Amino acid sequence: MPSSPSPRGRRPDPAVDAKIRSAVMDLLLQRGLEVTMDEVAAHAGVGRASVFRRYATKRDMLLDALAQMFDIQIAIPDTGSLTGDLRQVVVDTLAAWQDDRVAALSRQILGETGRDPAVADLVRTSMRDRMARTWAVYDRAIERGELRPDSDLWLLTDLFAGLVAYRGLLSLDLPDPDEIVRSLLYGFAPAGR
Amino acid sequence: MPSSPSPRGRRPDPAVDAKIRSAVMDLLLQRGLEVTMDEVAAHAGVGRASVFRRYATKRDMLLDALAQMFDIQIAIPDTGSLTGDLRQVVVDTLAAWQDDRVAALSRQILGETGRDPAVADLVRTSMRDRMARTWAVYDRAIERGELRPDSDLWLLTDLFAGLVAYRGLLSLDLPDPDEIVRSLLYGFAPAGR
DNA sequence: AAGTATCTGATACTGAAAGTATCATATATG
DNA sequence: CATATATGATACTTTCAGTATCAGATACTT
Repeated sequence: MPSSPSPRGRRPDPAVDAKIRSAVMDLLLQRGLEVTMDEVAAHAGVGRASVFRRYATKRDMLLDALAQMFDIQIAIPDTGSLTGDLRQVVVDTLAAWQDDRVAALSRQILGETGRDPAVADLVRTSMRDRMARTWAVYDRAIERGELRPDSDLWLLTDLFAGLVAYRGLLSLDLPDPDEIVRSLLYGFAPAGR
Repeated sequence: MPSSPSPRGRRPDPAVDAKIRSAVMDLLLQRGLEVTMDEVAAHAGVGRASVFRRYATKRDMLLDALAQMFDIQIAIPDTGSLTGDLRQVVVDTLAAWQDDRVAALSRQILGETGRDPAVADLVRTSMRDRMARTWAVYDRAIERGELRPDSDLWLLTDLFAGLVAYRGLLSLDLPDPDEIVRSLLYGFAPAGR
């Protein structure tokens, strides 16, 4: 089958695409998910109809923007020890939540997962991808004997992600990175078991 | 100052109060937070105005309903060991999330937390109260030497609450209760540290 | 008993915002 | 040149929260 049925009339203007995309990103960071389509069009300097020609619904527009946002690479630490690597991940994550705008938007996105399964899908997939990319850290740790080989790594990562999400959503302070790492690796029972 | 300035006209009908309250609870479980005020009035068999006379905004109405929901007592286990007590808490919590309607509503409430600070306040306060009520479990455990005396108990409880909230929001399966308890108490490092 | 304030259900109105429709104009294919 | 689609502008439709008004009911005050 022919891949391009040869488009007939005037082609969509890529400049308009770009203007809309960047307006959405801008407004998302400025004012969170509660943005009106008129605002987007106005901020992009573009006709309202052109926005709706690209996205059938506001939800589609936001999903596209969120997918972009999650599509940023994350650094994989290699400090030589699991404690060091984990600490790095924790510190980086906590640092991101320090930015008020990032924190506010993260809260809203997490919140949206509770109402829209498609957002939940997006977040779930993105988080899993991201975490799977740090698997190297755990592989090395198991080789070095710093991690039980039978560890449920998803549980490990989700305990941390969950803590951040939960406290973030409720605007509770996050504890010291070392405290977190220690709890995850050694638990709350007294030393020596 | 006089406590009651003596109300003049017709008094609000307690029966109407009750009908509205129960209609809200009903609809919340049936259809989640996305309920219209007309539906509430209709389902309660009550005039629309009577709803707005009691709650200035829909938000107020929902906050009142949520406060009621959180105001249910939770059993405090005392099995004789921290492992047993914790396991009980975990099992009970996971059981609640098994009910699809409870899960869906919990997701939505957690989600609302990301958009409305008042909801976040309510949830935070309720969760803290509830968890503080289980403090006895940890006091006993510390006495028995099953828990480090310097433990950050909020971190312990929030690691668990966070895991449930995070996986619940994203509709991910929760692990085996024993697995959770073991991770919290002993961590992911190999035995013997 | 009279007077007045407030509740009650019913109904209509206002305003915001998503989504649809239409139009004149611009730009691309054939 | 003919046709098809994009563009911005503008107006319309629908849904829903919140407001306003009304006639009738109820309870307090004098």
